[in-house]
Amino acid sequence: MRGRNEGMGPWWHGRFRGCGYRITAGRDAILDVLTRANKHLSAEDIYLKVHSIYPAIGLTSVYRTLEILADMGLVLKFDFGDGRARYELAEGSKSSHHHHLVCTGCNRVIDYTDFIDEEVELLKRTEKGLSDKYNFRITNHLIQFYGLCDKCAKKKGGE
Amino acid sequence: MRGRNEGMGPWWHGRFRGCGYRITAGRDAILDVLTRANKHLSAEDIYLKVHSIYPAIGLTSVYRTLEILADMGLVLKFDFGDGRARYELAEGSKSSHHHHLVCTGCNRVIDYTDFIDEEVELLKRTEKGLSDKYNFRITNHLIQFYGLCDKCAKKKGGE
DNA sequence: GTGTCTGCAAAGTCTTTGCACCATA
DNA sequence: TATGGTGCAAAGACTTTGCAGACAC
Repeated sequence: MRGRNEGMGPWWHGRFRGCGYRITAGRDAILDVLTRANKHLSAEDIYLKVHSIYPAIGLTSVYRTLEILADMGLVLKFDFGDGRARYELAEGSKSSHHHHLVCTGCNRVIDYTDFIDEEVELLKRTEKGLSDKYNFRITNHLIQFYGLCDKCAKKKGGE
Repeated sequence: MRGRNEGMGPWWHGRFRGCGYRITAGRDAILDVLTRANKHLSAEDIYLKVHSIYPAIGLTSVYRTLEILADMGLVLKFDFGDGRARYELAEGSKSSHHHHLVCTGCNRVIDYTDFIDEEVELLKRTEKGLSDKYNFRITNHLIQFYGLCDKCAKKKGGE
């Protein structure tokens, strides 16, 4: 749906301008990397990838842009427990709705889409209920499962 | 169920010894604080509370004990997006199964138990499915909703 | 031309680590 | 008494902030 209208520039230009932000080469490059990557990247991952196509970028700008994107809801920020945040484009461009399965042994993360329909259905109901009850304007949700992947389970645990 | 057998010492002594850990005054105090508090506390919160009943405690020990407890599964570690981790006793003592509703404006966190039964039922099925498909030994899950509380919604957003 | 954005360096925060001493078992 | 635990201070890691120059609009 998005990203097909190259005649009018990348899809995010409109959103950016609409929020009063300027379009810069660095921001373009960051969005470009995020759009191509269908994985959750750390700020440094993004910095390195962007740096290879736009060497003038600084890590600071990556953080600043990611903060804007997260505020706008274009990017989701995740914590997988290893002390650095991960970012991925909110669904729409390439990614589809998914959740994460995190190995607490090696920090490997698996995106899964199984049961998503049921989850989404329940989440919608829950969101509605919580919104009403607590007067929250819910914008987002997070579901993650934690456990040991097969390799780590063999390493660590007997039983 | 737990915490009633004062004749044999606090409920966690057994678990601790069983894992080869020693019982110390500091650890007792930390567990004590965690047991009383039915809220998610930061390491520093815990440190301060423990310090008032056991002044010899150091922040380092709080972190070290919390890591042990999280590894043992006695304590859950949360990230609400404000850069510091929160800890709460896993269900059993005082707390019941609940999830969190986080205001991205003021970082207020509401524990909710609504829809928990349905959620748990779905989560169980999902866990089973994911375990089988990805060969994960799932030990835990996390559900959080993000949004703006009524105050922050008024402040920030029109619409 | 004006207000925003930028990179660099420095600062900030939370958390972890090194080490000698102490306490539990 | 032997091993694991502790506090303190220092180090470490990620992220944010200050500032002068550059750029978008």
